[in-house]
Amino acid sequence: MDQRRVATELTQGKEFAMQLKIHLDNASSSKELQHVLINNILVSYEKSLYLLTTRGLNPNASNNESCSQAGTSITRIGSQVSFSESPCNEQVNREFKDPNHKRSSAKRKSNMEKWKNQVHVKGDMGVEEALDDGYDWRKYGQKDILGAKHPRGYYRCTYRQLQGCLATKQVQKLDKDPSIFDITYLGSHTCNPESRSASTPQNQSFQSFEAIRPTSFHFPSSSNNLPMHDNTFDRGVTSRSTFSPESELRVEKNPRTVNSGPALIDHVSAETSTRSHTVDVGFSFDELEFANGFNFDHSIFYN
DNA sequence: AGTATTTGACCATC
DNA sequence: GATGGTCAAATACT
Repeated sequence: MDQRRVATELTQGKEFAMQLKIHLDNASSSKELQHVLINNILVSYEKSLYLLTTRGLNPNASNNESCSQAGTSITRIGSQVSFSESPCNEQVNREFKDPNHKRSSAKRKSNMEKWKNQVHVKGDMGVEEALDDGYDWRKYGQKDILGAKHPRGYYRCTYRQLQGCLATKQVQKLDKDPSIFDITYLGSHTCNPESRSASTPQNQSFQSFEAIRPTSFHFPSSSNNLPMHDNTFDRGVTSRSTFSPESELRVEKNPRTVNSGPALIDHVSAETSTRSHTVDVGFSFDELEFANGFNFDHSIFYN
């Protein structure tokens, strides 16, 4: 199945490149959008390379395997992607199991793998689908950040309890452009799709993530004259997460929603609470167990 | 009733 | 003391 994922990633990368080409020819195209597209192209290649080099297209490749190859399995592309050493998940798991670690701090997490993604939104699709990266997240906090107009939302993997998955992410709107979301991922997922499906009764109808994973990826048309096939995403599933003016970010995931289609899609998108238009980019770290230490610093794009 | 989200409080770090 | 990250009780939702 990884082979198919590689093909999907490369196809996405090609789509992003096509969009970028159009935007580059368009004098009125925003720089930020171009950066987001470049970012997504790079990520698509990173994911493909990761699948090829680290996992070797081996569907049985495990997280431990990634751990043993920490910092060495991803080929650096250009100067935009940086990698750093980081501890194996074993360390993270020890922390999880240790009752004395009831409260983890930002400092302790600093050793976890960390990478960022910025999602530019222009979509009329629900916010629920928007920040969906293929994983099930549960919001556990929100905080006003000094100097930031919008609060930061804190999410952890839904399967933290069941599988001890310590992956977390932080989502925050950019001050300068509320249609762009800064997403910081901390730690890689140690849960896996199969187990996830089996872990919760409501997910038992999903025997295989790959079976429902869309193979084609249609970009919706938008005001940016993107080369879209149609106005829909070819996806059979959806999760729900919505932004509301009151809470800024609200993620809804309930058994019924999951039952009608889990959050196992192949892109990230978002929408603002005040505008409603179609997403123009997609990206996710879905199913991507980056080697520990992978640090994708997108800030370089926004100097 | 079970599950997810909200939000004030707590804790670690700087 | 200020700040960011997390906890957990209260609340909302399905």
